[in-house]
Amino acid sequence: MVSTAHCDTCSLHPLCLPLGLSENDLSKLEKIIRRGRPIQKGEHLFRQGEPFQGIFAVRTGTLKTYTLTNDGEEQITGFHLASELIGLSNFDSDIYNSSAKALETTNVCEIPLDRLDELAGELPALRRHLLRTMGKEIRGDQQMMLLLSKKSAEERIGSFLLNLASRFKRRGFSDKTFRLSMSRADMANYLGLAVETVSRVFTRFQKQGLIDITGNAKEIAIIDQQSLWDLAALSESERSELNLINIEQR
Amino acid sequence: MVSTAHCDTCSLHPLCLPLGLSENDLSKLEKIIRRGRPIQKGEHLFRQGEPFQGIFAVRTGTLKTYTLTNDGEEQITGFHLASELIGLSNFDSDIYNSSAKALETTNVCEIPLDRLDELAGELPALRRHLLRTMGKEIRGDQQMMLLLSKKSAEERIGSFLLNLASRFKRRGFSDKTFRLSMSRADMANYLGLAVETVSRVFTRFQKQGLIDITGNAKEIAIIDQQSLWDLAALSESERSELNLINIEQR
DNA sequence: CGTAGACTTGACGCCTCTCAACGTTAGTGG
DNA sequence: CCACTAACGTTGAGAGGCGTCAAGTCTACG
Repeated sequence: MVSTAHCDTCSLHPLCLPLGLSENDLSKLEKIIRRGRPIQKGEHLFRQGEPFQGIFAVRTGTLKTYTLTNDGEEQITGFHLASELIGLSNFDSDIYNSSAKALETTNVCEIPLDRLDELAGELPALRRHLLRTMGKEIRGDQQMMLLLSKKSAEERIGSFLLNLASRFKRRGFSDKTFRLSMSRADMANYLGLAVETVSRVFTRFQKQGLIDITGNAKEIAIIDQQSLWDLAALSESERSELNLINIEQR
Repeated sequence: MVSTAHCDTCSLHPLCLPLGLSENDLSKLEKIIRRGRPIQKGEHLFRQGEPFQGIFAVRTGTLKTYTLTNDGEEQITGFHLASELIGLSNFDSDIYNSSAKALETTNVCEIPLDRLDELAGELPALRRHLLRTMGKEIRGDQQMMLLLSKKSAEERIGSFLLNLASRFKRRGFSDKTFRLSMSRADMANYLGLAVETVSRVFTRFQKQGLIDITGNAKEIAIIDQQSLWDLAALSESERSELNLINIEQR
């Protein structure tokens, strides 16, 4: 049920944790990595409050991570595709402070915490990669803060779709056609919108010929990527053209 | 102009980077830390795009960090008090991807990147502390995402004030009376609100007897901390009491 | 084939933004 | 020491985007 990994033959090698490691270092890393059984859709990889034992790398599938607010509501903190690391935000605690749930059948590699710590001392490349990855996550979260605090519903959803597209592209998939493994409710939660708003913006985008959504509302095709880019990045300034004075004052 | 540090006599010792280091380890850390001249209000510690040479610990004063959006607008990513580390989100890059500006006269300790990397290999405690600190930052950002995506203006400002209060308390200052070193515009920017909204909420809080603001609008006194807590954490559920059905569906 | 959950669509109202004007503070130079 | 001014902060009026509520449609699964 649990087997050691073979990073050298894994197709995610160039994106994942082993990035930048020598062959010798890599074999050390492989020894501590464990692969468990697949996680089914809806199953938890870990739950908020459980002891923090290790971080995970997604091999196939998609997960969402989320925390619970004081009111018991769910706040989604991220969607995680193949090769992405989960659990990095837990280093300051001995329990998981978020939950991770599979959005479809998913395989992960587990990297036990204690072994990782030792290895980080031995391998400078691994250590730097860890810090880099966490730095990237902080920057991503800050981009998200920007999105949530300054962008309109259309800009948020446009950015979200383009972000997904570019992540799929990096993984060798099409950035024009892909499957949205999360529900509308999950998107809305993540983007700080109401489900109804997400739905409305999707249909608006479709009417404008920016995207195309097939039958089950899961498959999406990006038709006019350029317009989406313009909309996601620049409609703030478009709006600003109407009140230049106000902008210049800031 | 540049002198080495003396962490052992620094009052921030128990909060800052040296946390958990032995005396021997500490002296190694001290050797690489540099103190420069004070930074005046409005001056930059570093600017977005400059080469990433090191991280900083705040000794006295306050800084804000911010990034520039596509439109050239400023997005504030955080306010930093004494003992807090700045620059951690840059590990994946060779340039600073944000700017840091002093909100008042400020002193910092600089930790050069290359030396820090070496030392992180030698000292497991330092290594773990770094990871922990970054983990904490990620969690903080995720709390911020929650605030921005789900909370009302009153909740945001209430949370913000309580957050500041608790950080002051940890540093041995009063959590009842303190100085807001940032402008209303900075607060508004950080919290994703308009300046006018911030101003209005402040006066509303004052009328309700929650806070008191003296003359220059910088000094604030927390009068009714409990009510602020209730408001910041629970007004979501207060509002929910009016439409219970909807909550239960989620 | 039927039901539950996911998604869509429409009507309505409120919170917050925008715009505009005014008051206040701090820093400058006469 | 005071007048002047620019930056900062406050207050009010109006408008619009998005959330809420409600009802209907579609899809998946037993």
